[in-house]
Amino acid sequence: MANIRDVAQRASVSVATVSRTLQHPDRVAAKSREKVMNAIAELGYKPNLMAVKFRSGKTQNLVVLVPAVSNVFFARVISGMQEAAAEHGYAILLANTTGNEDIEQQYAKMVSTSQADGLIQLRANNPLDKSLSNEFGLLPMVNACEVMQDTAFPVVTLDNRAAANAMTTHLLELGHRHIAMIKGPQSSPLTLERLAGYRDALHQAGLSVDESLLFPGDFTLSSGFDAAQHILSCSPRPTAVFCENDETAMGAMHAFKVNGLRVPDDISVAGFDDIAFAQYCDPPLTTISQPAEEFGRTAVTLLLDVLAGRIRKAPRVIMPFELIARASTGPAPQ
Amino acid sequence: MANIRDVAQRASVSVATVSRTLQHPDRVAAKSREKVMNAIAELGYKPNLMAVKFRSGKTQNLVVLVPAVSNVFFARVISGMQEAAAEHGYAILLANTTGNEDIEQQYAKMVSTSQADGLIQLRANNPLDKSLSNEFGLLPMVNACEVMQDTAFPVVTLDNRAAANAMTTHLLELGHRHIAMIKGPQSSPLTLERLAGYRDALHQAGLSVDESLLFPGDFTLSSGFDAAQHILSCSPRPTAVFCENDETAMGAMHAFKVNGLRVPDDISVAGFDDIAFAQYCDPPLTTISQPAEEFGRTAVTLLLDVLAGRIRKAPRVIMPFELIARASTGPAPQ
DNA sequence: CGAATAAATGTTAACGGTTACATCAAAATA
DNA sequence: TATTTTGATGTAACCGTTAACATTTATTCG
Repeated sequence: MANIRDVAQRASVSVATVSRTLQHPDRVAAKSREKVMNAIAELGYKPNLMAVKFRSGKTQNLVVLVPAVSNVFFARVISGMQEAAAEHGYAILLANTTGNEDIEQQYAKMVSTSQADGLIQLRANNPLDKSLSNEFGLLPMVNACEVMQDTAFPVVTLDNRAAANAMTTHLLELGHRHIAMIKGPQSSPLTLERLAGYRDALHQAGLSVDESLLFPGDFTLSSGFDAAQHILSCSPRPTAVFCENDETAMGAMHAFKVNGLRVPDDISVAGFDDIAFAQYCDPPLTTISQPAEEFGRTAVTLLLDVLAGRIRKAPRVIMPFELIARASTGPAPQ
Repeated sequence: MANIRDVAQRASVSVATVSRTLQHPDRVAAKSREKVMNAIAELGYKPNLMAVKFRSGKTQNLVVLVPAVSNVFFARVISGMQEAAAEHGYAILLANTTGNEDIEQQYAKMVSTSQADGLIQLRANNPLDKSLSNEFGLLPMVNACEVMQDTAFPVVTLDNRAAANAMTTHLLELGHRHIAMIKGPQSSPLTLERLAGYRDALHQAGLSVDESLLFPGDFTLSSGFDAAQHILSCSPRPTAVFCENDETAMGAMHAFKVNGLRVPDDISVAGFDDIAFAQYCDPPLTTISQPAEEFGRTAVTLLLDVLAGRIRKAPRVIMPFELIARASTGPAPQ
């Protein structure tokens, strides 16, 4: 590959003039500029950006840790990030962590090893966060979607508690009194928040929480399917199920139908996220809509603010949610 | 940030010894090694990998161009890539191109500007391919999933024509004679291949192709929904629809149900890809299963072979497919 | 014990850009 | 014309690491 010295030689100028032609064209005479441009074209010269980044200490890369790129909601968030990053000349290095801490660490290290300028985490992860602080303070990181309660990092999130409360209240208003819940991954703060919202709503309605109606799940279709099987054997059988995401809800809905129940006549099902499939399943899913792409855009913007030193105190950006009532929820059966 | 010279000074050795301690520990005396390791720990030294990569000319990065990360099939392919790449110490730089050629070019340039070692394209794209050849030959690139017919690049693909033939034959065997098809994006070779397979099957059965039964689509749920509306107004109405991917099929199925048709009693629907949702929708979708993760793994392996110069002639790896018959297809109504 | 050999360590030049500073020529001013 | 100012260009140091080569130190053997 031709380098800047080859170009300089061919154009009979110094390397500085070549560099200036590319960086500050106005600081070089028109005829030198032309000679340089010709030489560049003739040699097919492309600056080695690795060298530029090394020299400048800025990589223009952002690492994004995603628990599962196959999660449709995350996929939308990533799209938003990619857009916002591209607008500012940054590239996204995507890490599909699958919850694996080794992978998380491997990619998180890209920041401390100067391969990336900053980090966005789509999942609250305490151990990782701890190891990311050093004597100079915290690494440039933003925590999005699923966030930690007390973190020094900027955060962009949803009021999951309020959203879960709204959905549970929706079910209560439809007359449901036995509302099961299929939770998200154990350790996740997001799960706890949504669970808290569910409890809040029941308490506000003067009802107590039946702990036996809380079922474990992990955001996958199959975990929703499995949890639903357990729900079917409850007695009395719940008349509604609130799932912590849409995949789980669709898995559960399928299990109910396989077992001969009608949704929502026999049992109502509600989800969370409003993925594209939610409005195309049968029946269309009542769910909470989140501005996924906007989440991504905001997270990137926030991180760039951090990198530019434009932020003094870590902000918490709360994105709006909307309850989308579709056909999967209906009045409680008599 | 502490650099290698700081460590050398602190350990009272030369930079070479520090470097050797990290690269070839066996070539340095045990007691020096210990001094160095202590100094590294005390200073919290982390090698600047940007410098390493610049020096070595190897970035250990692979760029992957994906039309849409939100496509569930692609998400699985990406997972496979990430795994295989990580095993070999490579990172994936993911580009969500959304079919935008500027974005494709931007990311593809990362190879020629030494920011990445190689490129994987999940979509056949002739214009891009053309610009990727230079006087030294072709860029290190692998074309996966959707591939060009006559390309000099290694390719990992499916026999889409045979798979579409198999699915169409399946529908023919169920007695269907009016089989509509919802196609993929216009320009895509994959669309043409699957269409060819559909034609083959009809011809083999001694039937002619009714061009009015071919409907445009773009792999999204909504395009399937829209196409289905048109299918409903055909007369006679087709008794089966073969969709070029599962999202399209699910969108179409939803449209049929909204319009009071029963699947498969009134109309059969078949998809392609076997995404997770396919077995959890109602009715579960008959589709073609592709080893998505294996696609990703293979593409990465192939690219690493290219980079290592282990490949003489561009191979075409054909992955196996399987027809998964579920409940969305049934005998043709009388 | 001294020479030959092996092992450990040090010195330094790359890698490909950017940019502060030096230099030089031309234009402007006295 | 001599002097200053301005603009264009060149020289070389620097970013952090690696590794070829030089040098020193330890070990083996005659």
